[in-house]
Amino acid sequence: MMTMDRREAILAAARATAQAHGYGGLNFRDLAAEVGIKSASIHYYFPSKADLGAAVARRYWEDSEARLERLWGESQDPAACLGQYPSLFRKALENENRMCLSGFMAAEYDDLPEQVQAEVRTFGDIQVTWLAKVLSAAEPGADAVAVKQRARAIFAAVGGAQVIARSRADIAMYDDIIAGYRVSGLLPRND
Amino acid sequence: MMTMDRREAILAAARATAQAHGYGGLNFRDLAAEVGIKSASIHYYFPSKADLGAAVARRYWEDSEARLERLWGESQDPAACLGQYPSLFRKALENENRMCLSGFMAAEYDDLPEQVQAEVRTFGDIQVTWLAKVLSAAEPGADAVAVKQRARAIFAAVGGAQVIARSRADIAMYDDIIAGYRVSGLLPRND
DNA sequence: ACCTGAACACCGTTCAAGT
DNA sequence: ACCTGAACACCGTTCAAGT
Repeated sequence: MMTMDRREAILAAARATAQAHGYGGLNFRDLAAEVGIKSASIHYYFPSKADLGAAVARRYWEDSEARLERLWGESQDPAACLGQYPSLFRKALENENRMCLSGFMAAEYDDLPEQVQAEVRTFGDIQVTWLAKVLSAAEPGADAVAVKQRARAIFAAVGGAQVIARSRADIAMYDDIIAGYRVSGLLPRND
Repeated sequence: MMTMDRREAILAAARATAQAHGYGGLNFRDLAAEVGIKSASIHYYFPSKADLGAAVARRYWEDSEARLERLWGESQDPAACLGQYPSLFRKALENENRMCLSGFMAAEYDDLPEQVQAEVRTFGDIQVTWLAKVLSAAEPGADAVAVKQRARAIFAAVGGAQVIARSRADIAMYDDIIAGYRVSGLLPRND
């Protein structure tokens, strides 16, 4: 384990918890115990739960964006990128049946502080923008509106597959649903 | 408003709350206030929160099943049924940006009492079974495994569209994503 | 700069008591 | 049969105060 300052340790622990229990499931006492301080001390780093939630969600989309850009940068191959895309969401399930932080927070949306909501929206924007870029590269002449619609459809569908599979704690079901998207044509087939 | 006995009133209020705030967002005090009794009185009808949650989730899938069977019974027309299916999930969004109870509870899954988890699974089973029945009617010779895969894919994708649209409080986005499913072939086109 | 004790508000549950 | 006040144990959050 690499060295982490306390703020980073809190962020990492909070993220793991939020991916399993949502924003509502985040609590300072358990978090503090994990990090080895008292719950009140967390407020030194994050004044309120809203600040912590926003910081966690922001770091989450920053990491996701970096992963997506690395994936694109490695190959510049649209088919390979679209083929790999569902595996990014699969990783959360592999990690003790966790889910996409923003997927969970999208459900909790109405109960989130405004700052956290903004980060959740940014996560979605990044996913859709990246998918649209890749889809455009695959079909250079395609209509921009149609591409964005397709990008949103893929993002929503992959997120939905994750939630359903999570509720069965069944990664095979996730793979099956993704395979269904390929068969139906929502995702390109990878032969 | 039709007459409702108290138990039904509690169930209805709990359902509306759970569709907006999840199982975690349910609490006896607010619920009691809505119904016009004290929180302790709810325990007369539902011994524990787990019992209430399970009763709400069960009633939810019972109602959903009845709606699906009515839809199928009216036309026996697979294309019409598949065309209408997304509108059932749209209704929750129309109702003050609520979402499918089971979609929310699928996210909360790890924090649910076992009895509630069982009802959430039943909801999913009913959706997939109904979709498989309709898809089979549309393509009488189709392979049962492929049909079930397709049914799961549709269920997951429509649920995902609902969560994404909810996080933007934007029904037009829901319609757009569903349209994207039709264009890509996941859902049949309705011309 | 970093941490904490203590108070506060809230929640699910119980139970004896009311009508 | 149905309802309630009051109490209990517990938990997340806050903030003034410590070093």
